[in-house]
Amino acid sequence: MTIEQEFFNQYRLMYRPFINQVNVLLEKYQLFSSQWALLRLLKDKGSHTFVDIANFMFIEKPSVTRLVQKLVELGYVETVAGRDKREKLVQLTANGEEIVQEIQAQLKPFFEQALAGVSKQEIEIATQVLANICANINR
Amino acid sequence: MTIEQEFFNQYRLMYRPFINQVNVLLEKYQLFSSQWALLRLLKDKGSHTFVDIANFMFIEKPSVTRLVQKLVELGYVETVAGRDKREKLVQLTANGEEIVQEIQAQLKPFFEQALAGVSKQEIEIATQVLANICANINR
DNA sequence: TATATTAGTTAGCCTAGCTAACTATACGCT
DNA sequence: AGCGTATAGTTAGCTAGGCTAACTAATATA
Repeated sequence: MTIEQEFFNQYRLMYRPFINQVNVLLEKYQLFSSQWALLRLLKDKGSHTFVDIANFMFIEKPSVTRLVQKLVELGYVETVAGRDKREKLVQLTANGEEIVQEIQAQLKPFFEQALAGVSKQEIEIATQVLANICANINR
Repeated sequence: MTIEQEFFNQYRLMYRPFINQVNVLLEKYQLFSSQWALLRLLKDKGSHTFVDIANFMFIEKPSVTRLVQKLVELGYVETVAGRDKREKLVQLTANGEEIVQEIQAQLKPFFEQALAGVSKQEIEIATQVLANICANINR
C-alpha cells in the first residue's frame, strides 16, 4: 500500500469515532456536529448568505436551509434582510454567541486529549496537509 | 481559535468533498466508499469475522451485516464457516481480488493529485497524527 | 444442567447529505 | 418597458451510512 493510500485510509477510519464523540459533547445543547460547524463558521467569519454558507461548507443550498431552520428553532441564529429582497443573511443571536463560547470551552479539553502526544508543529503540518487536499480536490 | 480547533475544523471540512469524489470513481463497480473500505481491509489483512470487522472499522455489527450482504450480492466477497457454528468468516472472492487491484490502480492518480504539493514526509507526519488521534479517542 | 455470553440478523430509526423542481426577485438586452 | 435569463432560497422526496433494541442460535461457564 502506498503512503497516499495509507493516509486516506487513516483519514476515513477516524471520521465516525470522532464525530460520534463530538456529538456526545454537543447533546446537551441539542446540537449535532453539522449544526455546530455552521455555528462556528458564523462565529469566525460573521453573517453569511445561504449561498455563501453552501460554498464555505461544500454542501448544497437545501442542506443549508435545513441547518438554518434547526438553528433558528433553537434560537441560536436568526435571519435578517440582505442586499436585496431575495437574499437573507444568517447571523448568531446573542444567545447563540454565548452558546458558541460555552461549547468551544467544552470541546477544548476533548481536542487536547485527542491530540495528546502530538507536537504543535505536527498539528500544524497536518492541518496544512488537510487544507492543501481541500484546495486540490475542490478545484 | 486554537490550533487544535483549526485542525479538527479542517479535518471535518474535507470529508464530504473527498468521499463524494471517491464515490464517483467507485461508481462503475457499483460500490460506495464504505463498501470499498471493507474490501480494502479484507485485501490488506485477509478474512475476518463480522465482529472483527466491526472492531477494525469502528462500526456496529448490524452495519457490517449490511455491508457484507451488499458485497456478497456483487460477488466481491463470500462467507465461509468459522471456528464454530456461530462464526462466519468474510473473504474476498477471486473476482473480488481482481476488482480491488483494479480499483486501487484507479484511485492512485486521484490520491496523488489530491496530495499534489505535499511532501512524502508531510504525508507521513499527517498519517501519524491521524493514527494517534484514532488511538486516543478509541481508548 | 441452567444461566450467561457471544456471533450474527432483523426491524426500524436517524443524521446529513443529495437532486429536481419550484417561487420570487433581479438583471441584461433589445 | 418588457421579456428572457440568472440568482436566492424553499420544498419534496431520496440515499448512504451509520445507529439501537430486540431477537435466534450456538457456545461457555458456574
